[in-house]
Amino acid sequence: MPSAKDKGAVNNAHALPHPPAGLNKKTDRMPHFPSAVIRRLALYGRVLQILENNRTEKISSKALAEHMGLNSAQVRKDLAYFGQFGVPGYGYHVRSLRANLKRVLGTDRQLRLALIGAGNLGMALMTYGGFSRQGVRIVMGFDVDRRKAGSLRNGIPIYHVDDLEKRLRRDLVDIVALTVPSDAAQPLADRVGQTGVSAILNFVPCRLMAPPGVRIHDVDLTIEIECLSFYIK
Amino acid sequence: MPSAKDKGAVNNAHALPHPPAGLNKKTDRMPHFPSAVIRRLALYGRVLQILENNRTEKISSKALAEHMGLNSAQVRKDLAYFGQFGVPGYGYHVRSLRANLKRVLGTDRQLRLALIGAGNLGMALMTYGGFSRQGVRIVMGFDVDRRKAGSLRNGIPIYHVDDLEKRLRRDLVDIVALTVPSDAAQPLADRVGQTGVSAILNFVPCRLMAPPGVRIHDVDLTIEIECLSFYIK
DNA sequence: TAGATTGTTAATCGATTAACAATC
DNA sequence: TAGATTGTTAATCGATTAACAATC
Repeated sequence: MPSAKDKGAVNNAHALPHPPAGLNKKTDRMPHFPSAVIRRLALYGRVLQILENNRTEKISSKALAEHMGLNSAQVRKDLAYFGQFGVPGYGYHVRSLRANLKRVLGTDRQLRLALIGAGNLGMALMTYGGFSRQGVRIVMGFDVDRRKAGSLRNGIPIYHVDDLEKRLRRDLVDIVALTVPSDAAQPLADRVGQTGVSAILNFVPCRLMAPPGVRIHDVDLTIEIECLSFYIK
Repeated sequence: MPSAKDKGAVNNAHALPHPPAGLNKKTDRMPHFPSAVIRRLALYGRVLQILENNRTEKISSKALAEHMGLNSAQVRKDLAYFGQFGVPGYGYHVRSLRANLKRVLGTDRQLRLALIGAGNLGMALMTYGGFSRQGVRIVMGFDVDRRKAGSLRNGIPIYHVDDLEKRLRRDLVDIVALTVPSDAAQPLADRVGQTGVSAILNFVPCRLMAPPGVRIHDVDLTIEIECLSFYIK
């Protein structure tokens, strides 16, 4: 019997990534939905939006699957996780399916987002229109630069990061997007954890420890680039 | 063009005892590697970089797995896809494993990237330092606005999009990042397909048809937001 | 009704994890 | 040598796909 002694030869530096914190797998009391299914739900939504714009009234799982490059059984199964949205012999009513998916994803209500870090990427996101189309409203930005504090960008107020907790709480922010230098990310994530914010969209290329009750979602361009690099070798 | 068409030969002294797993696919030509494995490779690289900065010389699959929140067998299996990088009874030499992974991913050479669309996101990416750290050099930008053409941004020349094909070919661009309005995306992707560019990093929230020989990689913020929305309901 | 298509169960496929001989 | 840890095969787990009774 291999008595694998847990003997970390690594001196644990503070900057090291870490196993994902907290709730995972089946320890959740909530039913677990594969994250791939959730992502496909969002993608179905995009196809349905186009169909609705085209005045298409109904669609079969087979046709929807073809639009997405999937198997029709997978489409039916994905949708059946969340309800019986189809009609046998008919298919799915585009408009109602779309509305149902919005409800399931929670994109039928508005989310309030704050940006921490008003550098280039942060500023770009403030003027980026794509969020508002998905029901996300950027309600404020933060920066360490006192010259930026007090100004507006695209109508969005920028505050000094000293006021972070106060402002996030007062304006009931749901999501924070982190666009700061790597060193600053973890302390800011910890502070965000004190405020009732539910999720962090992390653009910083480092792994963050999630404060309790906060979901962290990484958007890591450098990792994407590295994957691309492999395939174009 | 990156002439490096060479097989990913294992620079380890040991010969591969077996062809890498995944060979028995429909196309016997190139072995197929799960994209999840490729992504983890990039993430291992990040952990190894930190370890190397900390002067850590060796690491076991178990310790590496813990840093990533994975199973140690998975780490060994992921690495073994591409060669025998470890030493039984010892583990992996951090520096050489990191070098090997860079070679496998192709991040040991410089990639040349052009940005199409010098709007907010495009401009932000031009000043974003994260790419250069991963060996990606942004060599030019394009825009439809003739006032932007001819100018520099962060030392990067911006050309008019009329010159797209000419410039991409002349400067041997490897990757194009698309940060344009949705309507413009597909025609531009088609034009890019004529130039020898190997990959498109698509920031536009719509599904593009890949021109032959071009790999498209979507970075879709609105989909990310919708997934987040589901979990914070 | 006859044809079409759903929701769901069973079969298949692929990816993760456990186990262990090889070996440093 | 004795202990540790690899690479690899076998077992398990989960996700995709096929099949089909239900039903509009």
